[in-house]
Order: sequence, then C-alpha cells, then structure tokens
Amino acid sequence: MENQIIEGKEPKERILNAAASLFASKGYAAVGVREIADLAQVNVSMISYYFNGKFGILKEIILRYFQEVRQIYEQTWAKNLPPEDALRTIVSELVNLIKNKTIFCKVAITEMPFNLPEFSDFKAEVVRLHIDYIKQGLKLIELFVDDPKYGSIITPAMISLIFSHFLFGPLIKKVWSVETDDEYYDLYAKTISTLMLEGIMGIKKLIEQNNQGEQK
Amino acid sequence: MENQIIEGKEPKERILNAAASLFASKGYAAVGVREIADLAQVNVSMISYYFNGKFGILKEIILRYFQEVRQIYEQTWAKNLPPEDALRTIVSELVNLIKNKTIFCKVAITEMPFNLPEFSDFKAEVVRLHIDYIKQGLKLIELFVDDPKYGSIITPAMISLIFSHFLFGPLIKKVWSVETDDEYYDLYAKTISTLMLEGIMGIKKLIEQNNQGEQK
Amino acid sequence: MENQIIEGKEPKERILNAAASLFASKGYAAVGVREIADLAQVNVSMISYYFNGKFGILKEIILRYFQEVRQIYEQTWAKNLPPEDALRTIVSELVNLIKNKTIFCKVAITEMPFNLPEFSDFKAEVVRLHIDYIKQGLKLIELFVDDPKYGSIITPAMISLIFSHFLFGPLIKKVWSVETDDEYYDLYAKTISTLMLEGIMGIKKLIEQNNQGEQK
Amino acid sequence: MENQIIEGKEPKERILNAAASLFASKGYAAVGVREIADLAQVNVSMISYYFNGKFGILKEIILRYFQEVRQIYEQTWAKNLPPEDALRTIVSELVNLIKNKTIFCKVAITEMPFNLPEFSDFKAEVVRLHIDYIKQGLKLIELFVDDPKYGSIITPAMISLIFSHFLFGPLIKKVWSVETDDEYYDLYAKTISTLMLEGIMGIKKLIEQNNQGEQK
DNA sequence: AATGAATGAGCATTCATTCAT
DNA sequence: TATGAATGAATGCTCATTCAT
Repeated sequence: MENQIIEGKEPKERILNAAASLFASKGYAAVGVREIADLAQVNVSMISYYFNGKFGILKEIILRYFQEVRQIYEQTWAKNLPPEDALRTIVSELVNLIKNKTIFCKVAITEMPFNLPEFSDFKAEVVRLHIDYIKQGLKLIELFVDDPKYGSIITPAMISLIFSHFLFGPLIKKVWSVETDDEYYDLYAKTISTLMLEGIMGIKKLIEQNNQGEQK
Repeated sequence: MENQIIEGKEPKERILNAAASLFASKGYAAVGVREIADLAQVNVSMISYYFNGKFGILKEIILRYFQEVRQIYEQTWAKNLPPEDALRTIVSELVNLIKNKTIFCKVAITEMPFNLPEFSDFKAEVVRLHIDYIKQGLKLIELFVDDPKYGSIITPAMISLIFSHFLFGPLIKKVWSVETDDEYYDLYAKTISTLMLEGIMGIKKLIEQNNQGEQK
Repeated sequence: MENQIIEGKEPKERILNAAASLFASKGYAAVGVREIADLAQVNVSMISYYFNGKFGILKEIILRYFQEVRQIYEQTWAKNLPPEDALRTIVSELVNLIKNKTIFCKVAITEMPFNLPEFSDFKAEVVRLHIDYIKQGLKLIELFVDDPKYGSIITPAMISLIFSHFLFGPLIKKVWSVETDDEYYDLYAKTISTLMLEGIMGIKKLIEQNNQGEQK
Repeated sequence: MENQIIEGKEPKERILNAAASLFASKGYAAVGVREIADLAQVNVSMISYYFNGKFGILKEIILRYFQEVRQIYEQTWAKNLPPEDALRTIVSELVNLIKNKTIFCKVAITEMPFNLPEFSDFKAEVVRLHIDYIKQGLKLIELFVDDPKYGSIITPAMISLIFSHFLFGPLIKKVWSVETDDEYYDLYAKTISTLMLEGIMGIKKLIEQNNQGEQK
C-alpha cells in the first residue's frame, strides 16, 4: 500500500499515482512535470494530453479524494446510527481511507491553497462541502455548532484531529518508532474518536455553564 | 495584525515580513524571490545579501518561531503550576503567539518539509524539540505518553488541535463570518484547552479499561 | 574555414560550432549561454537539452578533439615508420587537424583548467593521455625522456611548438600579413618538424656531454 | 616564492597579489571581485578605488610584467653580446623572471584576449612590442625572419617554447613528479636555449636548401 | 582611506507547455 | 496515442560597481 507509484497499467493512472507520490513528499509547487513523467514512465506531453497541464492532476486528485469522503459521510448518515456511533463510524472510515490512500489524501488535504484567488473557485467549494458534512455530524451529537463562535472553533479542530497523524508524515515513525499496521490504525481511530467525543462533551458543559451564567 | 508586510523599517525585516506573508498564502516553493523583493520594496540581490538565498529566509522564520515557542514552554514549566493549569497556560500563550504572528507561525508550522532529506538536518531537530516539550507537558497530566502507541497518536493530535484554526486560514471567516478579535481568541484558547483536557481524560479512562481487560 | 559558425543544419552542431567559436575568442568563462544560443540561432534551453549545461559543450569539444588526436597518433604508430618520419607525419597530421578545426582545437587546448579540482577528474585524464602519446613519440627517436628532468621540459615544449601558431590567433596575420593558405600550413608543418628534430638532436648531444662529464 | 598572496602590507599590493593568484588558477573571467577582496583582506570597494574596476587589475598586472620583459631585452641588447650568447641570456633571464613571478607572468601571458576588439587597443600594442623584441633577437642570429613566411612561424614558436613549462601549470609536477627548484630552472633555461638555437640552425639550412633549389 | 548596504543587469538553468510528426 | 524537439518565461543567484557615510 505504501508504494502505489508504478501501479496501474493505464498511463493516466500511472501519472496520477506518480504525481500523488511526489506531491505528497515534496509539495505540489516543488515537483516538475518531467519528474512525474519519468516516475510514471510516460512521455512529458502525456500530462497535458490527459490532464490539461500540471494543475489538472492536482484537481483530479482532490476530486477523487472528495468523492470518497462524500461517500463515507452519506453512507453513514443513511444508516441512522445514534450520534456517538455515527461519529465513531465516520472517524473510523476516514482513517481507513487515509490508511489505504495515504498519499492521495495527504495531497488533497495539504495542497489546497485555500487563500489564493486563482484556485479558490475550485477548491473553496470542495472544502466547504467537507466542512458542511462535519457540521452535520456535530449537530447530531446535539452540540449547537450553528453558533458560529463555537462552530468555527470546533469544526476545524475536529478535522485537524482526524488528520493529525498524517500531517506529521514520516516524522512520527522516526520519533516514536511505532509499527503503523492495521492494529495501530484501529487504535488510532478509536483514540481520536474518544478524544473528540469526550472533548466535545467537555465543551458542552462549558457552554451550558456560560449560558447559565449569562441567564442569571 | 493581518497585513504585517511593509512594516519594519529595516530592509531585512521587510524581506522577512514579505516572505512570511507570501509563503503563508502560496507555499514556500510557489513563491519567487522576485515576488518577495517586490513586496518588500527591496532589490532582489538583498535576499542573498541578508539571508544567503531564499531558503535562508525560511530558516530564519522557523528559527525565530521556535525560539518563541521554546520560551513559552520553559517559562511555563518554571512556574511549577498544577498540570491542568500548566497546559491551559501553554495553550493560551501559544494561541497568543499565533494570534500576533499568524503568518510566521503558519509558515514555520506548515513549511517544514519533514520528508525531504536535504532539509531534514535542520528541521527534524527543530520539530523533535517541539515534540519533546509537548511530551513533557502531557507527562505532567499523568498520561503515559511514553507508551509510543499512545504518544505517537496523542502528541500530534494535541499540536494539530492548537493550530487547527490557523491552518484553515481565511476560509474560516468566509464560512462562519465571525469577528476574530481578542475576545474570540480568548474563547479559542479556553475551548481548545477544554477539548484537550477532557479528551485526554477520556483517553486515560480508555487506557485504564484496556489495561484492566489485559490483566484479567 | 575560418567562420564555421552557422554551418551544420542540426541544432546540436550549430550550438557546438557557435560555442567553440566564442570560447576560442573570449574564453570559456567569459561567454554566456545566451550569446551561444543567439549565434547558433537556437533557443537557450536547447543548450541544457542537448549538452546538460554550458560545461557539457566544453566537454564535448575537448572529447571530440581528443578522439581525433588519438586517431592520428595510433594510425601513425601503426605504420611503423622510422622515428624521424613518424614524428614528421604526426606533426603534419596535427597541423592539418588544427588547420581544419582551428577553433575546436584552440578551445580544447587552451580551455583545460588544469588547476581546478572540480574539472580535473575529467580533463587531467585527457591531458595525461595526450602527453603519453608524445612521450611514446619522443622515445622512438631514442631520446631518454623517461628521465623526468628532461621529459618534463621537452614534452611540453614539443606540444607548445606544434600549437604555437594557433595560440597566437589572428594577431599573427596582423603583424606579418601572411596568407595562411594550404601551402603556408605545409611550410609550417615542415618548419616545426625540423625545429623539433634539430632541437632534440641538440639536446641529445647536450645530455651525452653531461653524462660524459659525470662519468669522468 | 609560491604563495605571494598576502604578501605586501599595502592594500593595493595585496589586491594585486591576490588577484594575480586567482586569475592564474581560475582565469580572469571566472574570478569575482569579492573573492579577490576576501583573499586580499580588503573591502570590495577598494578594488574600484585603487584600480578603477576589475579590469584595471589585469591591466596593471600585464603592464608590470611587460615592463620587466622590456628591461630584460634592453639590458641584454645593451651588452652587445654575440648573437648566440644574447639569445641564451634572454632565455635565461626570462625563465628567471617567470620563476620568481610565476603567477603574474602566467596571467599576463594567458589572459590577453588578443582577439577581442574592446581589449585590443591596450593589449595588441603590448604583444606587438613583445614580438618586436623577439624579432630583433632572431635577426641577431642572422636568420632572415623578416621574410614574413618564416618570421610568422618561428617567432611565435620561440615565445611558446620559452613559456611552455608555465603554460602547463601544476600538471607537470603531477605527471613527472619533478622538484622544480633553482637547479631545475637552470636546466630548463639551458635546454630551451639549446632547443631554440639548434632548431633555428636546422631551419637555416632548410631555407638555404630551398633557396638553392629555387635558384636552379 | 575605508566601509558595507544597495543597485540593476546578468548569470546558467529549469519550467510547463506546445506542436509537428 | 505517443513522441521528443522546441519555446519563452521564470527560476534562484551572482556580478561588478556605486554611493552615502
């Protein structure tokens, strides 16, 4: 699962895999199309042919990632689980996704130049949807995240929590020397879920105390 | 506080501010030295003159950021506060730092190409120290983060939590339309602290249950 | 024969010719790639594309020159001529080579930064081979150039003699106003050969006198 | 005698020595003013101050070298020696000069961009004088070098012979591992003189034969 | 006499992309 | 589909020189 590079017989897939791998480790801007083409064992021009340029690859990666995320959210809501179980399921499924397609997810998450106007048309929408889903999830557990004050704090916090492991990259293995096998990712999902749920409960109490204080 | 760009009379400071601002919004690799020089209203050559090249700017940014972080940690430990207060103080101080020097912190945090061998000599050390401090803090609250399994999950999670707001950038203002004033950042610090503490307590229970389960 | 610049339909050859011409008149370090590209009527990038950078051109020039020289030496030894004839043949062939590919030879000979460590790997070997061949030739005429004292004086002297005309460049035409036609180069080869042979005979007598002096 | 760099208390001399040393080993165009200033332990601006720019240093080096050469020629002619002795004296004195001021001579000899129009005003004159002196010397030994055919061949040949050892630089020591002490340079001067004289005598015979052939 | 910050043109190289084949 | 030569702009950096101090 680690080296997804040359996998894929189709040139288009090979390009996608090679690019994702390189973007993940060096960053989108630091990777050249020639490098991608070499790794994918494909002629440089094919990148323009298939993806309409370098940015087209990034768009495809983000798009694919988001389609998978959307599926996870929608399938879980469809099950009508109790709030806590729903959240645990989502976290578990997201972790599973990241585990299997690490580099694609890392690229999709980290290579979204939120700020830049030239890109925002495409990506702002993507991110917004992502956030909307999380907001729905937090609503389920009866937290009034529609209060923008708390919502704007807790929602990014939750997303960051889920992806925290992957944002630090290989460094984690270096510092703690852990084996990141399936069992590890199970523990990761469970721990993060607990962290989120217990943390949110704490916040809930905090908000209620504040509200009572204001009512007096 | 947002646009710190042209601030600083000294050319060296202007370069640093301009570069930080651009790195923060476009990423290190996507920013050119000419762009930095233009924004800093300085001749291109001055970048090499003062910083020994583009990478020298990034090094300086990361270095300065880390010195501030180190100070926060050390000053707080020196106070010998009870664990919970210590953690709340650190979160509050870190949030304060990020609030005042948003772009510098964002660059320092996000532009550490952990993976790349050519950079690792310098940055791996920086990151490691950062993590060591957090580990010390978590130890204080009696959590056995020396167990690499949990440590490797919780430590990155805590760091991600603290910086979550800043990692999402201007997008947050767009989605929730909140005013990020001092009061907001106070609430942010308090909320994140609670999230962390309550979450960690939840994990603690989880671990204890697991240990009991194993003992039986 | 003088202006070989735009000759060559292939871009690669045009670059090589343009570069040789410019290197010959201004020196390698003083010539810019843009200048070469302009003269070759080629895009700047093509230099890196074909030669892997500016230094690649110089390497190619030296390499080609040396292959021609090697051929001359080997073909002449193969003929098993009497020593004097062998030397005259070599001089004549070398002069012929320089006459036809003046600028290439000049660059190859003068642009070998013997001293610089960064280049030595490639060029020291080239020069050493050149010298080895000359040493063989001098051995043939029964001069004990293996005595490093004399060898280190006579070998460079011989090489300098052969190339003397070309090292001075266009200045010669200015000072003496001679027509450098084929007949001239024939005379040149014959004169230099005689200079070398008679000179060497003189040295031989000198050495013998010295040796007798020492024996007494 | 080898490392003349930091010698000279006066900044101007230190610059000259440092520059000569660097020019000699890397070539004029490949040496930067900053490098010179560093080696001379002098501020960069001093180069413009004393020499009116980088080229001013080269001009000074060539000028000083040529003054020494002129002196050698004039002093020798003044002695009214027999032709052969005159030539041997000149070679010996020139070798002595090169031995003592190797780097200055090497720079002066090799860094004369004969061909370039922008420099020619200054250097063509220098070189022409040099050649004139040699021509006078050869006339003394009754060789009709005024015949431009032979003059244009023999004069450069003689100059090349004298400087041959120095043109090859450190490579000579590498290939033959000789100790270049005073004794060695004495032998060098004697050998080169013999090479020249015997060679020239051979040419003289050649010319006479040719002339007789034509007369018939 | 000496400094060092500042300039602007120039350097070699690499970029993503295009296009004829 | 696939190639690889070709383009021209942009890359980070260094250059010799100037100038106020």
